[in-house]
Amino acid sequence: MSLNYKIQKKLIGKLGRVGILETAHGVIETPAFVIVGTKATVKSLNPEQIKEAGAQVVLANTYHLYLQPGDEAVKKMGGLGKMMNWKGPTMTDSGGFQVFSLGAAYKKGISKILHPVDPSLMIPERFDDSDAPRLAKIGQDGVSFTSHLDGSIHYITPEKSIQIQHNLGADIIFAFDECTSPTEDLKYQTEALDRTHAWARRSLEEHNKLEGQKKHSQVSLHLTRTNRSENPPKVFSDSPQFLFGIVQGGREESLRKKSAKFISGVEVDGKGFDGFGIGGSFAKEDMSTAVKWVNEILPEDKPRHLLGIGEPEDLFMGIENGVDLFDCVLPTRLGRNGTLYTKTGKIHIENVEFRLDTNPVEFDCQCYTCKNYSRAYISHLFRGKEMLAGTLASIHNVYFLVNLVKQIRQSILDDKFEEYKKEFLGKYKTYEK
RNA sequence: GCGCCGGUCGUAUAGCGGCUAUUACAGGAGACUGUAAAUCUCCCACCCUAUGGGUAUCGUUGGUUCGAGUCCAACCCGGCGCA
Repeated sequence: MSLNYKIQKKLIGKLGRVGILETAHGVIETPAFVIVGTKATVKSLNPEQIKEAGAQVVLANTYHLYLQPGDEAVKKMGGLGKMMNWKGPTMTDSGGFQVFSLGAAYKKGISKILHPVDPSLMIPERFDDSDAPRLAKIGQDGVSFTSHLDGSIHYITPEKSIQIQHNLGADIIFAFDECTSPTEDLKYQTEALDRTHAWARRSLEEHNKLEGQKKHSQVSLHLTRTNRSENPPKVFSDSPQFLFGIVQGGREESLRKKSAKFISGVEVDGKGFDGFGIGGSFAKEDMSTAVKWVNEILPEDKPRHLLGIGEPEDLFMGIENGVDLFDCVLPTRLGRNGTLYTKTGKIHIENVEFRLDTNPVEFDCQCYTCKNYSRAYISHLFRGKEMLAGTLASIHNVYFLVNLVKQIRQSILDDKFEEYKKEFLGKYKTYEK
């Protein structure tokens, strides 16, 4: 069984395209902004609110759900989507990002995007900080994690990650990879890439094996059903799952291209990946070139997901360079922390200028928050530390980014991508200082 | 009127003779990109030629001391009790 992805229209002269991706739990119109729900919940939003904000698909996290409540528990509750009452498509990240965030980046203030203000981190040669405290340590064939919840040790291999993801039961799952820090030197990036490639093959192997078993179990379920028709078995977590391989390689052109070739070419028993993730922690200026290098090589007929990326300017960049899926924590994290997206840039709703501002966050925004509440009220909720603050702010931010990608998609269908890009980015002020 | 207790940043506090007056909240601003995040950082007496420098300040005024928010006295204000 292969993942059904159809291209509807291409962006002339660029790598961009508009398409449709079919999963067992519904269709994803691409390009699409995937909403992050790490622990099987989009923080502060219930599924009705996620849907009303326009989100099509939710991405949860393998490592976090493995630790709590445990993948077996999720399976027992009917799988990720059933458990969290999200009826649409779901995805799970493999835990590869935690190799970075709990490893090399642990307690260092380094994150997914390396800002140009801290060039001190871009030292030419990798300093030896293997003694630095970290919760993830890379071993020969997997990663040793120290649980941030109770200090227990867990060794995650590619096979283990895939097994967990099959128990979680998301429609689209990811190969176990190592997200590297942009501060690593070429030697380390090369070693890490070899590791990620070896892990990709092993992930694929395990996935193919488990998918094969699943078909058998579906047949047997079917047989049972004919015998005892009054109690149909739950087949939810037995729906087909599709595996995306992840391209890494840091900022190095040769490594990125090598990775794109390897990941798109690797096969186990004649079967390769159903789609691709593009991973890594970037310096902002490296991102567009890296995406372009990779997407020029990846097969056109399979979907591509730019992992963890999310600012408006990044979405335009990604889409015109052939990205179909984005996911990012920004709308919900910024929302909870009082920052709201507007067409002219981000605002801090707690700032004194909004305290008595009875306008909506944005006049022409169709989200639930903007249709019903004022800036002053939301500012008040944040100042009062009320729970509804994060909810209303997240609803707006999710709507803003999801809708932005939908608008970009429509602009491609209408042959107006360049105009729309120019119009939007002309008004939108990214933060500069 | 007498007695007791107390007056430290907007508020609440720490401080018990030793040099930079603590902490929290409130207030002001910022950060956040496959979520260890409803989190974190900075500012919050005044002045300046502002990655630094200067001057203040613990109700008021005196006093003791090398040195006082801290000890003493008087006064002012508040609370409680007794008349």
